[in-house]
Amino acid sequence: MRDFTFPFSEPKRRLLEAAETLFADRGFDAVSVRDITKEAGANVAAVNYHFGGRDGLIGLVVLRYVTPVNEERIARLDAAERNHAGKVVPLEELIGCYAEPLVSAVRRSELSERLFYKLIGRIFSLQGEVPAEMENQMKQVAERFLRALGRSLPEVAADELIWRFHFLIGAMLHMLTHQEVLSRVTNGASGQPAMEATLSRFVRFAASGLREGGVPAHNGSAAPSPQAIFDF
Amino acid sequence: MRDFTFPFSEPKRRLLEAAETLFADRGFDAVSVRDITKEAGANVAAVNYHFGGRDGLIGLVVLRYVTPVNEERIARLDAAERNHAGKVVPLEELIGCYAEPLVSAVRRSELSERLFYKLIGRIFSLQGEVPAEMENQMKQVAERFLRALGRSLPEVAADELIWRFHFLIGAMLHMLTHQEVLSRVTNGASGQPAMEATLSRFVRFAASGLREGGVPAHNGSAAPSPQAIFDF
DNA sequence: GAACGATTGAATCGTGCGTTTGACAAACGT
DNA sequence: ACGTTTGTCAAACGCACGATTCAATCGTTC
Repeated sequence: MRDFTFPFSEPKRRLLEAAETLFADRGFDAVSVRDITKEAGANVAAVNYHFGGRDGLIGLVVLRYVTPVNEERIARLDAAERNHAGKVVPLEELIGCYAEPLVSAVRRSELSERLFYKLIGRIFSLQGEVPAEMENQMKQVAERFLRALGRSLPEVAADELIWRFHFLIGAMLHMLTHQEVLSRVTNGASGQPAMEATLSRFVRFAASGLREGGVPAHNGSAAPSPQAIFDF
Repeated sequence: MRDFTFPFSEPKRRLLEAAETLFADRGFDAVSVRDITKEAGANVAAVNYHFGGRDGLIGLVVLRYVTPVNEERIARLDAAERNHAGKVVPLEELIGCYAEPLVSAVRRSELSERLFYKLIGRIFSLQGEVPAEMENQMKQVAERFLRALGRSLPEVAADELIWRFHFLIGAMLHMLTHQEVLSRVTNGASGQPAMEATLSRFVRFAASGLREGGVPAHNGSAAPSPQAIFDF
């Protein structure tokens, strides 16, 4: 794992933290350098001095979050394949290897849970120009997981699997970025271990979708059924 | 169905078309009034004169696309429930009622297929301030479909169903906005009726995800063999 | 304590934005 | 024929942006 702790000076740290907070709940495009420096109590020139400009700051934020997630994805996939030496890895476990690092990374961050998930979602939703290193990472990780998924789902054609994996990613990102929309609906005033429960729901949903037509699924325990009021 | 044909003058029409084209492949935030008027060969003031400003133009574009889709969704759901009078509507059909209007609307548009899907995806991904009428529409449609889904999946708890529907929406929007990413992967040089095929893949994926655990599929393969492995 | 690189701060630059203005001309109603 | 409406246009407005400049300040090291 690469080291992404802070070799940064205190003002630089505050700039980065302010930037991440603002990026998280407004989106990259909607946050100006002036917003960031004001929030951090720094001068307008500080971002250019410390990060070489707005783009440099964004690139740093992106890599700081993307890299550990992708590395943990690979590490967990390696471990899973080692544990099931030779035999295929259960589908739910593969999906967990892909999705869980997104939420386990929250502990490395100083952002609140809510903001962290939004930021992660925004970062992984980026399509327009983004550091080339991120593109490479995403591509490699996707290939690794597609191969593993293919081994666990030998009856699914390769191109069909690509599409289903695509759907999985869409559902996952939507879950992250729009989590708050539903969190008040589903748990209302209840406890906040929302993400673990949501992730578990997602894994079951995605596994079932991935193995469409084929057989096996596990049968989870029933959930409570509160009143439903929608808000999309 | 409301009438969204053109009561517009020719220059106004060209502005709207230019705006839709540019919004589609750059996103709403990344397109300026000047971009639009330049593309349409009009004066900078034209947008303000004809649409009351940039926001008015965006609002018009949004409603012009959202409203017919939502109306067709409801109409198709009504028809489906009428056809299966009393009995539950098959899950795949419900999902079709929700997703197909997105792609059938392409025929009403003058945009290319590729741009149309991107625009539709961008519109339905909007979360920040958007015409209140769109919010109401989305909410009503979601409620209708959630009720119908609940009837077709009585064994799924209400809040669980909300989440699964949420995942479905994420997968669907991702399919629309990132279609081109995969189109070259999957069909390469083959034929281009890609969207129908993709939509069919999506419906099967989503149906399988929605009924996770249960097995009432009408493609009717074997029974579930519960195996609880994963544990977060 | 002088010298020096590393930071900071206030002011400013050039650019692009959405919008407004006012002049002007064609089209229309009477 | 004339006044009004409708549409177009070049120009300009005020504003916010990212970036840069350059002097002032700080912390360290001789």
